[in-house]
Amino acid sequence: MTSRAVLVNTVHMQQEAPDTRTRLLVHARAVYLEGGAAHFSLREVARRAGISAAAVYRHFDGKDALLGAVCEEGFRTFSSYLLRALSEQTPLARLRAAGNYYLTFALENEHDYRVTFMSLVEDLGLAGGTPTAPVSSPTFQFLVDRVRECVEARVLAPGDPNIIAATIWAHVHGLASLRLAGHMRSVGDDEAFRVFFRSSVDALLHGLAR
Amino acid sequence: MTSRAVLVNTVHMQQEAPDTRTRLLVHARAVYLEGGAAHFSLREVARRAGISAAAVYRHFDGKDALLGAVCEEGFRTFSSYLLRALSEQTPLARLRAAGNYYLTFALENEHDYRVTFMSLVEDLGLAGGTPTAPVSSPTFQFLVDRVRECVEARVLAPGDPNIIAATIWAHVHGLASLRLAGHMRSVGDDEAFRVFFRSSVDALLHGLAR
DNA sequence: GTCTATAGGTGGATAGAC
DNA sequence: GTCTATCCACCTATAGAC
Repeated sequence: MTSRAVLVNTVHMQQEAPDTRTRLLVHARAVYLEGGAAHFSLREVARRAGISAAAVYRHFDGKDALLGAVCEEGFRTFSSYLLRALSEQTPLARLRAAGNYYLTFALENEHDYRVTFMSLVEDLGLAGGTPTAPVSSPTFQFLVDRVRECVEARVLAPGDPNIIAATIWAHVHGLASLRLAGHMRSVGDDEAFRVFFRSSVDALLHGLAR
Repeated sequence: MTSRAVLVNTVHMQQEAPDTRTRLLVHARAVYLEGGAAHFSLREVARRAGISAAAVYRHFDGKDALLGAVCEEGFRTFSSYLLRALSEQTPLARLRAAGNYYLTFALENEHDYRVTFMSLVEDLGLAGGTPTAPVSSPTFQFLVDRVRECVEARVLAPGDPNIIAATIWAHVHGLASLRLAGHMRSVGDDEAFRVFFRSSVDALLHGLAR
């Protein structure tokens, strides 16, 4: 219904004060990052933005719409992490890099990761106006493509790229989510965990190679 | 503070009406299973048990203590699933069975699984009186033992059983949790997913075999 | 667009009578 | 032990004045 705001600031080169809708979005993201979706409160967002709770309804259809807008943002961020893997030179290097950037996203955007991949798909859909359908469709396809080129290059054994990709995704997600939940503290700090992560993924890829 | 109630019913062979504390626990579990920890409400539990919210405080120290008692129960249930794997005859069969029962527990006890392995460790600790410390310690040790005997039997390559077990756990958890979150619907129904699960785990074990 | 005021709901926890 | 009554906190959402 209201989607003009984001473009406004790019029209003039001048630095303008962000409009209320944008400010709401910024504070909404902050609230969301601090407490996750469960503790997300429209009133708290309004408080920080310096307006009344009622005024928020002029910019968003309600709490769910506001939260939905924030989630969309997190989803776009996730894609940007994955895409970095394309700068690698070989299919296998791109696949492994995708895994590493996946972990990087999870560690650097805990709440985003938590809501995107650790909550029920249904709880995400009912939020924004954009029907993101199967949450990971576009990004999962990215992984499928990385797998396919590995199969074609004979560095992975033949098989349905979708099935192989699902296996790899589960492994990578399992490591990342257990880490975020606090179940992998014994491994050490994030850097130590990254080392473990890489060797763990390599073990799986070795099993998938033949 | 009050831990006598559970034993009472075993003293007499007679069937007795469960005492209030036990009834609270039963209803608390129901509320918890329906909405998870996030929507867990002391008032709702009292409502179902047919007593006032205030009366609950005679049996538990408050909401967190009540929720904690429920979580402990779920944790014991989880252990009972894993232990079934011991009836298998070979180390490798026991390891694979442990994985399969792990998935069975997750599919049959969604909320329990969700709270035990998909929420922050901290959120669990502050609940009951029992300090369950590293949530999975005893059961993770079970997996470590299954791995160790596989290493000794030469069906897995040499290595630190704790590290290998963590890799396997992550893989199994990744599959289970993505399934519960709804990200693996394309695989089909639960039975189809079990098939995929087994082949996925086997691929990892193959990679860990050498 | 923003405000205040308000309606109506959730929840946790306590005091004091019985 | 259990109740009622109460207090307090939080929340979503709407109505109507400015």
